[in-house]
Amino acid sequence: VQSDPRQVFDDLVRFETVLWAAVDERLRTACGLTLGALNVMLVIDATPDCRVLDIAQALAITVGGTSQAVDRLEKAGHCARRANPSDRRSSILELTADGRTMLEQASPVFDAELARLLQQPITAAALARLGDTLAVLRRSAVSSSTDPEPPA
Amino acid sequence: VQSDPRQVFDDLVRFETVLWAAVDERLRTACGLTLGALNVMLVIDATPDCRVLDIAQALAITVGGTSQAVDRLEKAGHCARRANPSDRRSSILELTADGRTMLEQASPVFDAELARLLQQPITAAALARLGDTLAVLRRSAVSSSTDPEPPA
DNA sequence: TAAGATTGAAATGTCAATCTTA
DNA sequence: TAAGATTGACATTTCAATCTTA
Repeated sequence: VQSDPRQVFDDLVRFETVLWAAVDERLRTACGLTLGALNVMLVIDATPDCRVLDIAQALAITVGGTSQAVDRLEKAGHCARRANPSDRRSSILELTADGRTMLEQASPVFDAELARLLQQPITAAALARLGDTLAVLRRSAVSSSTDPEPPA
Repeated sequence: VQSDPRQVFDDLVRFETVLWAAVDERLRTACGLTLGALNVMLVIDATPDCRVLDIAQALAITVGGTSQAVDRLEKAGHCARRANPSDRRSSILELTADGRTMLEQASPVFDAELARLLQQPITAAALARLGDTLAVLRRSAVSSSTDPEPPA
């Protein structure tokens, strides 16, 4: 039984590092795509009228960093900025045909690595509990960083 | 119940990002210390005759990156490289008196943030299960990246 | 004024090449 | 030869300042 918070923090951070590196390596060699790039493309693909801000919130990174990531994706020809008719401060992001092709090629590679590193080592029930717990922790952490102080 | 591997991956990565950023912010303002620096110092403090390689393995980062992190720590006056009598290729790392003071000041801040973001939102039992599952996944991922192929 | 986005500088990590010692 | 470490070039992220539009 493992309940020392420092040890949980350590295993969480180190496993995330190893998991990210392994998936990234696989995507690079198989598709020439970075995991960071794939993450952005998945958000664009899943979000109607997607803006830079939507990606930043979905990935829990800064808006500035997201803008640069979109620059790189656009330079690689995987996505494009389109004029936003309802708000001229922002653009609507969409995948190019090339980007959709990349996404289709990368998806099975992504899923295979997740199966190998997440599903194979533990039971389906354990994975489901892990997902539930992480979802609760994530929502709690995000809301506590948004709300400076609880009502007295 | 949450068992889509992509969703688990997403919650794992995003929660790690938010957790790291929150703890880092707290450490910066309260102690003028980075979470990355604290992690290195904790390994040095916990490892007898600690070398650069030991830190790299403990933190799941590259040796080159670790060498640079130790450079920054040394420049800040928190640690020092001492000659290694048993192997002249490497140095023995140790915390300076200043580094030990920083560690003592940072420890309660670190623990308080972990209590707030890990212990408070879920039950002790759920946190223990989370730690167990992450430890299993971490060991599995590290060994699978070390061993290229299983015996036929 | 505030919201969305962009930009350049700084921090931190990876990678490949190199150096020293086992 | 290989192991441990260092270094410089490069990639990616954060932060602060700025710009444009609501």
